[in-house]
Amino acid sequence: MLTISLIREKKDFIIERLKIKNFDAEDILEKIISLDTARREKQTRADLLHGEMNIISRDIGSLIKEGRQNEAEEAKEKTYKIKEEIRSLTDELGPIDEELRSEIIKLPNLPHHSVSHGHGADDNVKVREGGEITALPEPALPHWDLIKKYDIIDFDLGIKITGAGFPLYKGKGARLERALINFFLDEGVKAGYREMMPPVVVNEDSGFGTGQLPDKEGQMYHVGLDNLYLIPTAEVPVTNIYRDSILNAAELPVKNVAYTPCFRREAGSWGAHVRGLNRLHQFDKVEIVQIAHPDRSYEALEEMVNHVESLIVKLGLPYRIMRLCGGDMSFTSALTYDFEVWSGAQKRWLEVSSTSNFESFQANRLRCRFREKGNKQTQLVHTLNGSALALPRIVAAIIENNQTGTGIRVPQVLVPYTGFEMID
RNA sequence: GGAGAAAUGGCAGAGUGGUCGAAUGCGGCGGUCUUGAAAACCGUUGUCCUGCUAUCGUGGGACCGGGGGUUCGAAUCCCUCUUUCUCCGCCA
Repeated sequence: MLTISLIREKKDFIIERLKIKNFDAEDILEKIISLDTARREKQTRADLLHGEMNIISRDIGSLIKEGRQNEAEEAKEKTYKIKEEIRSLTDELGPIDEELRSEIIKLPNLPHHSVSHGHGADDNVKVREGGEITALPEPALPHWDLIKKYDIIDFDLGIKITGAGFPLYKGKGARLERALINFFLDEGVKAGYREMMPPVVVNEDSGFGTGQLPDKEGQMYHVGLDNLYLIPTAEVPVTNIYRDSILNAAELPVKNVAYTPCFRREAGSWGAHVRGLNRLHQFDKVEIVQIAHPDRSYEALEEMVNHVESLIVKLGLPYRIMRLCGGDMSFTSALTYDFEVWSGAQKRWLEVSSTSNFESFQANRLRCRFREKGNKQTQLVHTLNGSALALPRIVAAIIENNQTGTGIRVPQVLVPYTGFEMID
Protein backbone atom coordinates (compact mmCIF):
# COMPACT_ATOMS: atom_id res chain seq x y z
CA MET A 1 0.00 0.00 0.00
CA LEU A 2 1.43 3.35 -1.01
CA THR A 3 1.35 6.02 1.67
CA ILE A 4 -1.21 8.76 1.36
CA SER A 5 1.49 11.41 1.78
CA LEU A 6 3.36 10.08 -1.24
CA ILE A 7 0.15 10.09 -3.23
CA ARG A 8 -0.59 13.68 -2.23
CA GLU A 9 2.89 14.92 -3.01
CA LYS A 10 4.03 12.88 -6.01
CA LYS A 11 1.01 12.09 -8.11
CA ASP A 12 2.74 12.54 -11.46
CA PHE A 13 5.75 10.56 -10.37
CA ILE A 14 3.49 7.65 -9.39
CA ILE A 15 1.71 7.75 -12.74
CA GLU A 16 5.04 7.62 -14.56
CA ARG A 17 6.46 4.79 -12.46
CA LEU A 18 3.35 2.62 -12.72
CA LYS A 19 3.46 2.79 -16.51
CA ILE A 20 6.42 0.42 -16.17
CA LYS A 21 3.97 -2.06 -14.65
CA ASN A 22 1.48 -1.32 -17.43
CA PHE A 23 -0.83 0.19 -14.86
CA ASP A 24 -2.80 3.32 -15.58
CA ALA A 25 -3.06 5.07 -12.23
CA GLU A 26 -4.38 8.44 -13.27
CA ASP A 27 -8.09 7.99 -12.57
CA ILE A 28 -7.54 6.19 -9.30
CA LEU A 29 -5.15 8.87 -8.11
CA GLU A 30 -7.62 11.63 -9.00
CA LYS A 31 -10.27 9.84 -7.02
CA ILE A 32 -8.00 9.21 -4.06
CA ILE A 33 -6.90 12.81 -3.89
CA SER A 34 -10.44 14.14 -3.98
CA LEU A 35 -11.58 11.61 -1.38
CA ASP A 36 -8.63 12.49 0.79
CA THR A 37 -9.36 16.19 0.54
CA ALA A 38 -12.98 15.60 1.49
CA ARG A 39 -11.93 13.36 4.32
CA ARG A 40 -9.54 15.87 5.79
CA GLU A 41 -12.01 18.70 5.50
CA LYS A 42 -14.70 16.78 7.34
CA GLN A 43 -12.28 15.38 9.86
CA THR A 44 -10.92 18.82 10.68
CA ARG A 45 -14.43 20.15 11.13
CA ALA A 46 -15.36 17.22 13.38
CA ASP A 47 -12.19 17.65 15.43
CA LEU A 48 -12.99 21.31 15.93
CA LEU A 49 -16.48 20.49 17.15
CA HIS A 50 -15.11 17.80 19.42
CA GLY A 51 -12.81 20.40 20.91
CA GLU A 52 -15.78 22.65 21.59
CA MET A 53 -17.67 19.79 23.19
CA ASN A 54 -14.74 18.99 25.42
CA ILE A 55 -14.61 22.55 26.71
CA ILE A 56 -18.34 22.71 27.40
CA SER A 57 -18.34 19.33 29.10
CA ARG A 58 -15.54 20.41 31.35
CA ASP A 59 -17.43 23.59 32.21
CA ILE A 60 -20.55 21.61 33.04
CA GLY A 61 -18.47 19.58 35.43
CA SER A 62 -17.28 22.62 37.36
CA LEU A 63 -20.72 24.27 37.28
CA ILE A 64 -22.28 21.19 38.87
CA LYS A 65 -19.53 21.10 41.46
CA GLU A 66 -20.30 24.70 42.36
CA GLY A 67 -23.99 23.91 42.57
CA ARG A 68 -24.98 26.12 39.64
CA GLN A 69 -27.51 23.63 38.26
CA ASN A 70 -29.40 26.03 36.01
CA GLU A 71 -26.32 27.17 34.18
CA ALA A 72 -25.26 23.58 33.78
CA GLU A 73 -28.61 22.73 32.18
CA GLU A 74 -28.24 25.67 29.81
CA ALA A 75 -24.82 24.46 28.79
CA LYS A 76 -26.19 20.99 28.13
CA GLU A 77 -28.71 22.49 25.73
CA LYS A 78 -25.84 23.95 23.75
CA THR A 79 -24.23 20.57 23.27
CA TYR A 80 -27.17 18.89 21.57
CA LYS A 81 -26.76 20.75 18.31
CA ILE A 82 -23.03 20.28 18.23
CA LYS A 83 -23.42 16.61 18.98
CA GLU A 84 -25.82 16.19 16.11
CA GLU A 85 -23.47 17.95 13.75
CA ILE A 86 -20.59 15.71 14.84
CA ARG A 87 -22.75 12.67 14.27
CA SER A 88 -23.69 13.66 10.75
CA LEU A 89 -20.04 14.42 9.94
CA THR A 90 -19.01 11.04 11.33
CA ASP A 91 -21.70 9.33 9.32
CA GLU A 92 -20.39 10.94 6.15
CA LEU A 93 -16.82 10.16 7.08
CA GLY A 94 -17.29 6.41 7.38
CA PRO A 95 -18.07 5.68 3.74
CA ILE A 96 -15.43 8.16 2.57
CA ASP A 97 -12.76 6.39 4.60
CA GLU A 98 -13.86 3.04 3.33
CA GLU A 99 -13.85 4.12 -0.28
CA LEU A 100 -10.52 5.86 0.13
CA ARG A 101 -8.99 2.72 1.51
CA SER A 102 -10.44 0.52 -1.18
CA GLU A 103 -9.02 2.85 -3.84
CA ILE A 104 -5.57 3.07 -2.27
CA ILE A 105 -5.18 -0.68 -2.11
CA LYS A 106 -5.83 -0.87 -5.85
CA LEU A 107 -2.48 0.79 -6.51
CA PRO A 108 0.42 -1.62 -7.03
CA ASN A 109 3.85 -0.92 -5.62
CA LEU A 110 6.15 1.35 -7.60
CA PRO A 111 8.86 -0.54 -9.46
CA HIS A 112 12.50 0.18 -8.69
CA HIS A 113 14.25 2.35 -11.28
CA SER A 114 16.20 -0.64 -12.59
CA VAL A 115 13.01 -2.43 -13.65
CA SER A 116 12.43 -2.41 -17.37
CA HIS A 117 9.16 -2.07 -19.16
CA GLY A 118 7.68 -5.27 -20.49
CA HIS A 119 4.59 -7.41 -20.76
CA GLY A 120 5.51 -10.90 -19.69
CA ALA A 121 8.16 -13.52 -19.01
CA ASP A 122 9.79 -12.96 -22.43
CA ASP A 123 10.74 -9.43 -21.45
CA ASN A 124 12.59 -10.43 -18.28
CA VAL A 125 16.27 -9.62 -18.21
CA LYS A 126 18.87 -12.32 -17.62
CA VAL A 127 21.23 -11.08 -14.91
CA ARG A 128 23.58 -14.03 -14.91
CA GLU A 129 23.71 -17.78 -15.24
CA GLY A 130 25.79 -20.61 -13.89
CA GLY A 131 26.26 -24.34 -13.79
CA GLU A 132 26.61 -26.61 -16.77
CA ILE A 133 23.91 -28.20 -18.82
CA THR A 134 25.18 -31.70 -19.43
CA ALA A 135 23.85 -34.29 -21.82
CA LEU A 136 21.71 -36.97 -20.18
CA PRO A 137 21.89 -40.67 -20.98
CA GLU A 138 19.23 -41.58 -23.52
CA PRO A 139 16.42 -42.13 -23.07
CA ALA A 140 16.23 -39.30 -20.51
CA LEU A 141 13.07 -39.64 -18.49
CA PRO A 142 11.03 -36.71 -17.16
CA HIS A 143 10.66 -36.68 -13.38
CA TRP A 144 7.08 -37.93 -13.48
CA ASP A 145 8.34 -41.14 -14.97
CA LEU A 146 11.39 -41.36 -12.71
CA ILE A 147 9.38 -41.01 -9.51
CA LYS A 148 7.28 -43.96 -10.61
CA LYS A 149 10.22 -46.00 -11.72
CA TYR A 150 11.96 -45.64 -8.35
CA ASP A 151 8.71 -45.38 -6.37
CA ILE A 152 9.63 -42.22 -4.47
CA ILE A 153 6.68 -39.91 -5.04
CA ASP A 154 3.14 -41.15 -5.52
CA PHE A 155 0.53 -38.93 -7.09
CA ASP A 156 -2.16 -41.60 -7.25
CA LEU A 157 -2.13 -42.19 -3.54
CA GLY A 158 -2.14 -38.43 -2.99
CA ILE A 159 -5.27 -38.28 -5.12
CA LYS A 160 -6.80 -41.07 -3.09
CA ILE A 161 -6.04 -39.36 0.21
CA THR A 162 -6.73 -35.78 -0.77
CA GLY A 163 -6.90 -34.92 -4.44
CA ALA A 164 -4.80 -33.88 -7.41
CA GLY A 165 -1.74 -31.83 -6.53
CA PHE A 166 -1.16 -33.37 -3.12
CA PRO A 167 1.63 -35.90 -3.68
CA LEU A 168 2.71 -38.57 -1.24
CA TYR A 169 6.48 -38.76 -0.74
CA LYS A 170 7.66 -42.31 -0.09
CA GLY A 171 10.84 -43.90 1.21
CA LYS A 172 13.90 -42.26 -0.31
CA GLY A 173 11.63 -39.61 -1.82
CA ALA A 174 10.51 -38.56 1.63
CA ARG A 175 14.10 -38.70 2.86
CA LEU A 176 15.26 -36.51 -0.01
CA GLU A 177 12.53 -33.99 0.73
CA ARG A 178 13.46 -33.83 4.39
CA ALA A 179 17.17 -33.64 3.53
CA LEU A 180 16.57 -30.61 1.33
CA ILE A 181 14.51 -28.87 4.01
CA ASN A 182 17.21 -29.42 6.60
CA PHE A 183 19.98 -28.41 4.21
CA PHE A 184 18.23 -25.17 3.29
CA LEU A 185 17.47 -24.33 6.92
CA ASP A 186 21.05 -25.05 8.00
CA GLU A 187 22.45 -22.90 5.22
CA GLY A 188 20.08 -20.09 6.21
CA VAL A 189 21.15 -20.27 9.84
CA LYS A 190 24.81 -20.24 8.74
CA ALA A 191 24.08 -17.08 6.77
CA GLY A 192 22.81 -15.36 9.92
CA TYR A 193 19.09 -16.00 9.67
CA ARG A 194 17.13 -16.96 12.76
CA GLU A 195 15.14 -20.12 12.31
CA MET A 196 11.41 -19.78 12.88
CA MET A 197 8.61 -22.29 12.81
CA PRO A 198 5.39 -20.34 12.39
CA PRO A 199 1.73 -21.36 12.27
CA VAL A 200 0.63 -22.45 8.83
CA VAL A 201 -2.88 -21.08 9.16
CA VAL A 202 -3.33 -17.36 9.52
CA ASN A 203 -6.11 -14.90 10.23
CA GLU A 204 -7.53 -12.21 8.00
CA ASP A 205 -5.33 -9.44 9.41
CA SER A 206 -2.20 -11.36 8.52
CA GLY A 207 -3.51 -12.09 5.03
CA PHE A 208 -4.13 -8.42 4.55
CA GLY A 209 -0.80 -7.39 6.04
CA THR A 210 1.28 -9.10 3.39
CA GLY A 211 -1.13 -8.34 0.58
CA GLN A 212 -2.78 -11.70 -0.12
CA LEU A 213 -6.10 -10.24 0.92
CA PRO A 214 -8.32 -8.98 -0.43
CA ASP A 215 -7.12 -9.29 -4.03
CA LYS A 216 -5.81 -12.87 -4.02
CA GLU A 217 -8.49 -14.36 -1.83
CA GLY A 218 -9.25 -17.16 -4.29
CA GLN A 219 -5.66 -18.39 -4.25
CA MET A 220 -5.72 -19.42 -0.60
CA TYR A 221 -7.48 -22.29 1.06
CA HIS A 222 -9.99 -20.88 3.49
CA VAL A 223 -11.14 -22.56 6.67
CA GLY A 224 -14.62 -21.13 6.75
CA LEU A 225 -15.65 -22.34 10.17
CA ASP A 226 -12.88 -20.38 11.84
CA ASN A 227 -12.27 -17.81 9.13
CA LEU A 228 -8.62 -18.75 8.78
CA TYR A 229 -6.43 -19.24 5.73
CA LEU A 230 -3.82 -21.86 4.91
CA ILE A 231 -0.62 -20.02 4.09
CA PRO A 232 0.51 -19.88 0.46
CA THR A 233 4.03 -19.08 1.67
CA ALA A 234 5.90 -18.65 4.96
CA GLU A 235 6.23 -15.00 4.02
CA VAL A 236 2.75 -14.45 5.44
CA PRO A 237 3.23 -15.61 9.05
CA VAL A 238 6.89 -14.62 9.25
CA THR A 239 6.43 -11.07 7.98
CA ASN A 240 3.33 -10.61 10.11
CA ILE A 241 5.42 -11.19 13.23
CA TYR A 242 6.29 -7.53 12.80
CA ARG A 243 2.80 -6.23 12.14
CA ASP A 244 1.94 -3.24 14.36
CA SER A 245 5.38 -2.86 15.78
CA ILE A 246 8.12 -0.30 16.13
CA LEU A 247 11.67 -1.61 15.94
CA ASN A 248 14.91 0.06 16.97
CA ALA A 249 17.17 0.95 14.07
CA ALA A 250 19.90 -1.05 15.85
CA GLU A 251 17.85 -4.24 15.49
CA LEU A 252 17.85 -3.97 11.72
CA PRO A 253 18.19 -5.93 9.60
CA VAL A 254 16.00 -8.64 11.10
CA LYS A 255 16.72 -11.90 9.29
CA ASN A 256 14.46 -14.92 9.63
CA VAL A 257 14.33 -18.24 7.88
CA ALA A 258 11.43 -20.65 8.05
CA TYR A 259 10.37 -23.93 6.59
CA THR A 260 6.64 -24.41 6.04
CA PRO A 261 4.39 -26.40 3.82
CA CYS A 262 2.64 -24.04 1.41
CA PHE A 263 -0.90 -24.35 0.14
CA ARG A 264 -2.15 -22.87 -3.09
CA ARG A 265 -5.45 -23.39 -4.79
CA GLU A 266 -3.94 -22.42 -8.16
CA ALA A 267 -7.43 -21.81 -9.45
CA GLY A 268 -7.48 -21.78 -13.21
CA SER A 269 -3.75 -22.19 -13.69
CA TRP A 270 -3.55 -25.82 -14.78
CA GLY A 271 -2.28 -26.53 -18.26
CA ALA A 272 0.28 -28.33 -20.34
CA HIS A 273 3.34 -27.26 -18.34
CA VAL A 274 2.18 -28.26 -14.92
CA ARG A 275 2.65 -32.01 -14.96
CA GLY A 276 4.20 -33.83 -12.07
CA LEU A 277 5.97 -31.66 -9.56
CA ASN A 278 5.81 -28.51 -11.66
CA ARG A 279 2.73 -27.21 -9.91
CA LEU A 280 1.17 -28.50 -6.70
CA HIS A 281 -1.52 -27.55 -4.22
CA GLN A 282 0.74 -28.42 -1.31
CA PHE A 283 4.49 -28.13 -1.41
CA ASP A 284 7.44 -27.51 0.87
CA LYS A 285 9.43 -24.32 0.88
CA VAL A 286 12.11 -22.67 2.95
CA GLU A 287 11.72 -18.92 2.96
CA ILE A 288 14.08 -16.14 4.00
CA VAL A 289 12.61 -12.85 5.21
CA GLN A 290 14.38 -9.63 6.05
CA ILE A 291 13.16 -6.45 7.69
CA ALA A 292 15.64 -3.81 6.62
CA HIS A 293 16.51 -0.16 7.01
CA PRO A 294 15.25 1.72 3.92
CA ASP A 295 18.77 2.94 3.13
CA ARG A 296 20.14 -0.58 3.11
CA SER A 297 17.33 -2.69 1.71
CA TYR A 298 18.95 -3.09 -1.70
CA GLU A 299 22.12 -4.32 -0.05
CA ALA A 300 19.91 -6.82 1.76
CA LEU A 301 18.32 -7.87 -1.52
CA GLU A 302 21.75 -8.39 -3.05
CA GLU A 303 22.78 -10.51 -0.08
CA MET A 304 19.62 -12.61 -0.37
CA VAL A 305 20.16 -13.13 -4.07
CA ASN A 306 23.71 -14.32 -3.38
CA HIS A 307 22.44 -16.66 -0.70
CA VAL A 308 19.84 -18.25 -2.96
CA GLU A 309 22.39 -18.56 -5.73
CA SER A 310 24.85 -20.32 -3.40
CA LEU A 311 22.23 -22.96 -2.59
CA ILE A 312 21.65 -23.76 -6.23
CA VAL A 313 25.39 -23.85 -6.89
CA LYS A 314 25.93 -26.26 -4.02
CA LEU A 315 23.25 -28.55 -5.43
CA GLY A 316 25.08 -28.46 -8.75
CA LEU A 317 22.12 -27.35 -10.81
CA PRO A 318 22.38 -25.23 -13.95
CA TYR A 319 20.56 -21.97 -13.31
CA ARG A 320 19.89 -18.48 -14.45
CA ILE A 321 18.83 -15.37 -12.56
CA MET A 322 16.24 -13.14 -14.16
CA ARG A 323 15.29 -9.60 -13.24
CA LEU A 324 11.57 -9.39 -13.81
CA CYS A 325 10.17 -6.74 -16.11
CA GLY A 326 7.35 -4.48 -14.97
CA GLY A 327 4.66 -6.59 -16.55
CA ASP A 328 5.78 -9.85 -14.92
CA MET A 329 6.28 -8.47 -11.42
CA SER A 330 3.89 -9.01 -8.58
CA PHE A 331 1.52 -6.34 -7.36
CA THR A 332 3.47 -5.77 -4.16
CA SER A 333 7.05 -5.94 -5.38
CA ALA A 334 9.46 -3.11 -6.20
CA LEU A 335 12.17 -5.37 -7.59
CA THR A 336 12.12 -9.13 -8.09
CA TYR A 337 14.72 -11.64 -9.13
CA ASP A 338 13.53 -15.03 -10.27
CA PHE A 339 15.81 -18.04 -10.11
CA GLU A 340 15.31 -20.78 -12.64
CA VAL A 341 16.99 -24.16 -12.77
CA TRP A 342 17.38 -26.27 -15.88
CA SER A 343 15.30 -29.37 -16.01
CA GLY A 344 17.26 -31.74 -18.21
CA ALA A 345 14.52 -34.07 -19.41
CA GLN A 346 11.75 -31.51 -19.75
CA LYS A 347 14.33 -29.26 -21.41
CA ARG A 348 12.97 -26.13 -19.81
CA TRP A 349 13.72 -23.66 -17.06
CA LEU A 350 11.79 -24.09 -13.82
CA GLU A 351 11.26 -21.20 -11.44
CA VAL A 352 12.50 -22.19 -7.98
CA SER A 353 12.82 -18.87 -6.21
CA SER A 354 11.42 -15.42 -6.35
CA THR A 355 13.36 -12.92 -4.28
CA SER A 356 11.94 -9.45 -3.85
CA ASN A 357 12.22 -6.12 -2.14
CA PHE A 358 8.81 -4.72 -1.28
CA GLU A 359 10.30 -1.51 0.09
CA SER A 360 7.68 0.09 2.35
CA PHE A 361 4.66 -1.29 0.50
CA GLN A 362 3.99 -4.17 2.88
CA ALA A 363 5.33 -2.23 5.85
CA ASN A 364 2.65 0.39 5.38
CA ARG A 365 -0.06 -2.24 5.48
CA LEU A 366 1.63 -3.95 8.39
CA ARG A 367 2.28 -0.69 10.23
CA CYS A 368 5.81 -1.86 10.82
CA ARG A 369 8.09 1.05 11.58
CA PHE A 370 11.44 1.74 13.15
CA ARG A 371 13.02 4.54 15.03
CA GLU A 372 16.52 5.91 14.71
CA LYS A 373 18.25 6.26 18.07
CA GLY A 374 17.69 9.73 19.49
CA ASN A 375 15.02 10.48 16.91
CA LYS A 376 11.38 10.86 17.85
CA GLN A 377 10.04 10.13 14.44
CA THR A 378 9.20 6.68 13.20
CA GLN A 379 9.46 5.63 9.59
CA LEU A 380 8.41 2.58 7.65
CA VAL A 381 10.82 -0.32 7.35
CA HIS A 382 11.48 -2.16 4.12
CA THR A 383 10.48 -5.81 3.87
CA LEU A 384 12.08 -8.44 1.67
CA ASN A 385 11.66 -12.12 1.12
CA GLY A 386 12.81 -14.91 -1.06
CA SER A 387 12.38 -18.62 -1.52
CA ALA A 388 15.50 -20.42 -0.41
CA LEU A 389 14.23 -22.62 -1.90
CA ALA A 390 10.93 -24.07 -3.12
CA LEU A 391 11.34 -27.81 -3.11
CA PRO A 392 9.27 -29.56 -5.78
CA ARG A 393 10.93 -28.11 -8.84
CA ILE A 394 14.34 -28.49 -7.21
CA VAL A 395 13.48 -32.14 -6.67
CA ALA A 396 12.30 -32.38 -10.28
CA ALA A 397 15.55 -30.88 -11.57
CA ILE A 398 17.72 -33.01 -9.28
CA ILE A 399 16.15 -36.29 -10.27
CA GLU A 400 16.03 -35.46 -13.97
CA ASN A 401 19.55 -34.05 -14.21
CA ASN A 402 21.12 -36.72 -12.03
CA GLN A 403 19.56 -39.78 -13.60
CA THR A 404 22.04 -42.40 -14.66
CA GLY A 405 19.84 -45.02 -16.25
CA THR A 406 20.11 -47.28 -13.23
CA GLY A 407 19.38 -44.75 -10.53
CA ILE A 408 19.48 -41.14 -9.39
CA ARG A 409 22.64 -39.70 -7.92
CA VAL A 410 22.09 -37.58 -4.79
CA PRO A 411 24.04 -34.29 -4.83
CA GLN A 412 27.11 -34.58 -2.57
CA VAL A 413 26.02 -31.82 -0.17
CA LEU A 414 22.84 -33.74 0.57
CA VAL A 415 24.42 -37.11 1.30
CA PRO A 416 25.07 -36.28 4.98
CA TYR A 417 21.38 -35.45 5.20
CA THR A 418 19.94 -38.36 3.22
CA GLY A 419 22.32 -41.04 4.37
CA PHE A 420 22.42 -42.55 0.86
CA GLU A 421 24.11 -41.62 -2.40
CA MET A 422 21.80 -43.25 -4.89
CA ILE A 423 18.09 -43.58 -5.37
CA ASP A 424 17.64 -46.88 -7.13
C1' G B 1 -17.23 -27.98 25.66
C1' G B 2 -19.13 -26.04 30.98
C1' A B 3 -18.35 -22.43 35.30
C1' G B 4 -15.81 -18.17 37.06
C1' A B 5 -12.10 -14.03 36.80
C1' A B 6 -9.50 -10.62 33.98
C1' A B 7 -7.48 -7.39 29.70
C1' U B 8 -4.58 -0.01 31.39
C1' G B 9 1.73 3.17 28.42
C1' G B 10 8.37 -0.99 26.91
C1' C B 11 7.24 -3.91 31.64
C1' A B 12 4.87 -4.10 36.54
C1' G B 13 0.70 -1.82 38.51
C1' A B 14 -3.03 2.27 40.56
C1' G B 15 -7.30 4.34 38.87
C1' U B 16 -15.46 2.60 39.38
C1' G B 17 -18.50 8.80 35.63
C1' G B 18 -15.76 15.32 35.43
C1' U B 19 -8.74 19.11 33.48
C1' C B 20 -6.93 11.05 33.27
C1' G B 21 -2.93 10.50 28.07
C1' A B 22 -3.67 8.39 32.71
C1' A B 23 -0.58 7.95 39.83
C1' U B 24 3.63 5.06 41.37
C1' G B 25 7.76 1.74 40.52
C1' C B 26 11.10 -0.47 37.00
C1' G B 27 13.29 0.16 32.37
C1' G B 28 14.91 3.81 28.48
C1' C B 29 16.93 8.70 27.28
C1' G B 30 19.41 13.48 28.87
C1' G B 31 22.02 15.95 32.80
C1' U B 32 24.72 16.90 37.72
C1' C B 33 28.62 14.50 40.42
C1' U B 34 33.27 11.28 38.93
C1' U B 35 39.89 10.48 35.94
C1' G B 36 36.18 6.74 34.12
C1' A B 37 32.14 3.80 35.80
C1' A B 38 28.55 2.57 39.53
C1' A B 39 25.46 4.68 43.22
C1' A B 40 22.77 9.03 44.35
C1' C B 41 20.10 13.25 42.73
C1' C B 42 17.45 16.30 38.85
C1' G B 43 14.87 16.28 34.32
C1' U B 44 12.56 13.65 30.35
C1' U B 45 9.89 9.49 28.28
C1' G B 46 3.64 6.47 23.70
C1' U B 47 1.16 6.07 18.90
C1' C B 48 -1.93 7.92 15.00
C1' C B 49 -4.69 11.92 12.30
C1' U B 50 -4.65 17.12 11.40
C1' G B 51 -3.64 22.82 11.36
C1' C B 52 0.43 26.42 11.62
C1' U B 53 5.97 26.68 11.15
C1' A B 54 11.79 26.43 6.36
C1' U B 55 13.32 23.60 11.01
C1' C B 56 13.47 22.89 16.53
C1' G B 57 8.56 23.16 17.59
C1' U B 58 3.51 24.24 18.60
C1' G B 59 -2.28 24.27 18.45
C1' G B 60 -6.53 20.80 17.91
C1' G B 61 -8.47 15.74 17.76
C1' A B 62 -8.37 10.35 18.58
C1' C B 63 -6.45 6.10 21.19
C1' C B 64 -6.72 2.48 28.47
C1' G B 65 -7.89 -5.58 24.06
C1' G B 66 -11.56 -4.83 19.15
C1' G B 67 -16.49 -3.02 17.82
C1' G B 68 -21.12 -0.75 19.33
C1' G B 69 -24.20 1.89 23.07
C1' U B 70 -25.75 5.14 27.50
C1' U B 71 -24.26 10.31 29.10
C1' C B 72 -23.23 17.29 28.52
C1' G B 73 -18.90 14.16 29.87
C1' A B 74 -16.51 7.05 29.87
C1' A B 75 -10.24 3.82 31.34
C1' U B 76 -14.51 3.84 34.74
C1' C B 77 -21.60 2.01 33.29
C1' C B 78 -24.21 -1.41 29.43
C1' C B 79 -24.03 -4.87 25.01
C1' U B 80 -20.97 -7.78 21.86
C1' C B 81 -16.55 -10.07 19.96
C1' U B 82 -11.55 -11.63 20.87
C1' U B 83 -7.74 -13.11 24.04
C1' U B 84 -5.61 -14.66 28.78
C1' C B 85 -5.94 -17.02 33.63
C1' U B 86 -8.33 -20.57 37.34
C1' C B 87 -11.49 -24.91 38.07
C1' C B 88 -14.10 -29.10 35.61
C1' G B 89 -14.57 -32.27 31.20
C1' C B 90 -12.09 -34.18 26.82
C1' C B 91 -7.44 -35.03 24.50
C1' A B 92 -1.88 -35.62 20.87
